[in-house]
Amino acid sequence: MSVKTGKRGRPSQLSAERIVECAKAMQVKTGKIPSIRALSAELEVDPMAIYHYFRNKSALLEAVCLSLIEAIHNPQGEDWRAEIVALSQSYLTLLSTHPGLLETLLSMTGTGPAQVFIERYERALRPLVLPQETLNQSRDLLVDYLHGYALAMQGSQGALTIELLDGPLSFWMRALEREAAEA
Amino acid sequence: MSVKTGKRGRPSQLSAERIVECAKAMQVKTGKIPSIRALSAELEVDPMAIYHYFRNKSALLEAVCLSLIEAIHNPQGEDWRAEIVALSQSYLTLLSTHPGLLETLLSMTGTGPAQVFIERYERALRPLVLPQETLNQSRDLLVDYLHGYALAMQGSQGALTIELLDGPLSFWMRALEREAAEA
DNA sequence: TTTAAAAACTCTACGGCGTAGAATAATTCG
DNA sequence: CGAATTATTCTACGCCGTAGAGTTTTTAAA
Repeated sequence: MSVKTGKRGRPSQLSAERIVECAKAMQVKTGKIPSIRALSAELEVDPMAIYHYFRNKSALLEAVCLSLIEAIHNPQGEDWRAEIVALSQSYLTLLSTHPGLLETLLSMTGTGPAQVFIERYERALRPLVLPQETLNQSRDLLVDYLHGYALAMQGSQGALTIELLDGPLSFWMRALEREAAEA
Repeated sequence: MSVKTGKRGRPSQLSAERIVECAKAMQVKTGKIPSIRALSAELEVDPMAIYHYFRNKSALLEAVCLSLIEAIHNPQGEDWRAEIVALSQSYLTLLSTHPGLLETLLSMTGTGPAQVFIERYERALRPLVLPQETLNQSRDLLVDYLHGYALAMQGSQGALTIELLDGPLSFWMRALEREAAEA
């Protein structure tokens, strides 16, 4: 945690980044979150060394989550459908590539991936004129749908694919479109 | 597991039902799934006794899930909106009353709560004339939304309520209504 | 009445987990 | 050289699920 960057003291072979990257790599490779012991073995270090950089395992997992944010599509254009599809797909890909992080992600209070998704969702829908309430309702529906589907994907190993997002998502977009047409 | 009901052998103080009921009660009380050790302590029995009735812990949790099915609303009427609301609310209540069972539930292949929800969903929407594809899309959207929201509820301890289901659900129902009007 | 079979349950133990707390190692500054 | 500072390791505790062998309690056959 509080790692001083001054030159005094024993030099470090480890770093928060190295730990996070290693944890991420192991998770992608094995499909599940590594134990602290397995992680430290991979880093060729004592398990307790991890705790010099992270308060506890949960703090480490939050750091992993934060490092994933950059993989979320950042909408810039005015084609809201295309942006929503790209946004949803990138988010779902992220979630399904890193199973087991969902709980951590949802318990994060600050600027986690979920929060970032919501911000970019709102940016993507800027071209649409809609009452705030409708915007909120559709947002909650979409966000929690994605979380739920990601959970289902990790439950039924491999049977579900990212492509199956398309159907429900197009239903959702039609709905939004009609709401906009009415306003 | 394979519990013979014949009269031979030592009589049993335990039963699969008693174990399941106790596990359920402890889970509702503490908000999390009990360990086998804690469960067996409550039952005043050796931990390994549980394994006479269940192959492993996961099988026990599946049994708990099965016992929850009866709490799911069973639509009989023709007012599809009312039925969907009741169905969704009962399902979400179930999920939020029994946190930690979501993963088990989603990994169940046979007739689990999720499967039953889907059957009753289809029954509820019988009055509506809709293409099968639309029916599937909206179903997946709703089911996974509910799972995602349940997960969010258990993540952010107590901050989210069942009432917050109303907004997204009404958006979803408006969408379905418009799809039906168009057909 | 003894005995064997059967069923229900207990005992002991293993290997895993997260992590607390004390000890040690390696560096820099006075 | 010694003291301070930082990084890392060592040892140990209390959880967890559960394998495998042993024990208790019953019924049915000999």
